[in-house]
Amino acid sequence: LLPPVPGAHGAPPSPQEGPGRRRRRGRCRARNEAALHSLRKSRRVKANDRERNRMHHLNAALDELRSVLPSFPEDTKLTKIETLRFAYNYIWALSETLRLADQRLHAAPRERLLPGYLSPAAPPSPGSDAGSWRSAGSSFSACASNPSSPATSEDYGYGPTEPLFAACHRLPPATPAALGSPRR
DNA sequence: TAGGCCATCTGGTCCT
DNA sequence: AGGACCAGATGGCCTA
Repeated sequence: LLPPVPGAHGAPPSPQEGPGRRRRRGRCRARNEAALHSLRKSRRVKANDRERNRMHHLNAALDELRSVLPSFPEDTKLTKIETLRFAYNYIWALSETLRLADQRLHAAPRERLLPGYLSPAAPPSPGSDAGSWRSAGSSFSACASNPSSPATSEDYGYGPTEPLFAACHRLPPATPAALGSPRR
């Protein structure tokens, strides 16, 4: 809250003060109120400027996040909420992939390591897939949206060797709580 | 035209 | 005291 400017709301003139004094006091008050108004205004303008800047930084960070997520067709851009949810799911899928790979490595040393497993060719390219991701019920919606009932691996027919982006389907949906609850 | 997304403004609260 | 952060309000733009 803006602090009161001293003298802006002065006490009414005492009975001892003459009419001349009263006029001077009135002019003084008007000047103070004008000063208060311009002070408030300049503070507001500065605060707006900072807020705009802050949001620009936030958006820049969001763009950076978009840039490290699997790419999409040039003309499509994830919304803010989609970006957050997709990032959440993508991280989950990555760690799940690592976990599965680790499991495999320890369970069956050589022969069960599929050729090309985890190679760039293994996971379906998000870019190539992305065209269909926007369509209803597509894998994209499963990743970036917040479905009330998340799809299961069975729904999509992926086995235990599912690649990264397929794994994204099985994800527990990103919830507001998972994305961080408000301070207040 | 309704609904979604976004940028900006604004006032309140918290923190340094 | 001033800056950072936050959420609500508002208006513009776009799309189905």
